[in-house]
Amino acid sequence: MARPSKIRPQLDALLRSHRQPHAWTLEELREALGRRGLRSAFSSIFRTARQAVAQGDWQPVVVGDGKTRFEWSGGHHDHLFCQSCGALEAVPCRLALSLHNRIERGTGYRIHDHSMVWEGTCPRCIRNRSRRAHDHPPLPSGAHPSR
Amino acid sequence: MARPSKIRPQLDALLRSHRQPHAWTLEELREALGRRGLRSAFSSIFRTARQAVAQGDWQPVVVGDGKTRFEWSGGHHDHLFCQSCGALEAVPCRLALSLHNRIERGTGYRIHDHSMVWEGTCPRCIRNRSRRAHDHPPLPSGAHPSR
DNA sequence: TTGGGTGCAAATGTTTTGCAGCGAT
DNA sequence: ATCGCTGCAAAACATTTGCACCCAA
Repeated sequence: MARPSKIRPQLDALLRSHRQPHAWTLEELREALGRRGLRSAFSSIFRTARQAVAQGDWQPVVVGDGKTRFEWSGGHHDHLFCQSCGALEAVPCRLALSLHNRIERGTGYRIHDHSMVWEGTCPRCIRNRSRRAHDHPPLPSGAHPSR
Repeated sequence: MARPSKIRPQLDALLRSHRQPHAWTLEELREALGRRGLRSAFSSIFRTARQAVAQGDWQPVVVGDGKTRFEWSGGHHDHLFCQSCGALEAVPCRLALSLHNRIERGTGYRIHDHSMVWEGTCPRCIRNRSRRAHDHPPLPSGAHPSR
């Protein structure tokens, strides 16, 4: 190895911070880095993400709006996704380990992981919706015929 | 309304059948229709899917390989996804309703749905893997740096 | 000097839209 | 006639790769 990455430590810091968002899209990471004075190419962020995932430091999160997000790997948890504004937050995982085992025995699969996404409307959007219905812009259409 | 859809009933039939795959990508649907002698444009499949989802008849399934799949809406269930070959199957949902309620009370979100995907290796890939490691092609890279 | 990191541009893969024509009501 | 269904082509998006260059070890 002949050169330490300049962006990787900064990206790690973002993912480990308790700032919002909890899980970052590649574009959000690029913008956040820019605000910290570190301009960088999208493809660099991309390659760093791929490497970080391969190394087990980052974890991809897919919620169905067409963009992959990334979060720091430590500690498994579920996700809460607001279908109205796209907010994503972490919630503790309540699944019993016995469930995992039951699925393995019942299906013959070897389960490595699971992803649980609760989909709904966040408190803020609930308030906005009741006060002025349809007043805020819909989610970017993204890459899904479902939205 | 001035014209009944020719493809919609056929597509519904595919999604309701017990044939594999359990959940279909748009391209798989187009190919299956072609085999049934009904050639159609990808965009027609796409628009039909969007409409069917809006009407609540179909449900999108997102597993993180970059393609949205669709399944018939009746009856909620979880999914089992083979990270090696991309197979996707349905498994009964074991989540207690109390969990749903607990999340709502704990977060202030209004939960409309959840999606649970068990990720692992299917029995067939487990066998293939142990017999001839790395012998089969990896998943198509799709649209995700994580795979 | 070498091997990985970076930027830029181009290529992919999938989804989405524009537009013209068709056809059942 | 109308209004939704269709096909074709092009656009939009997010992701991925090719290639040249840079730079700390």
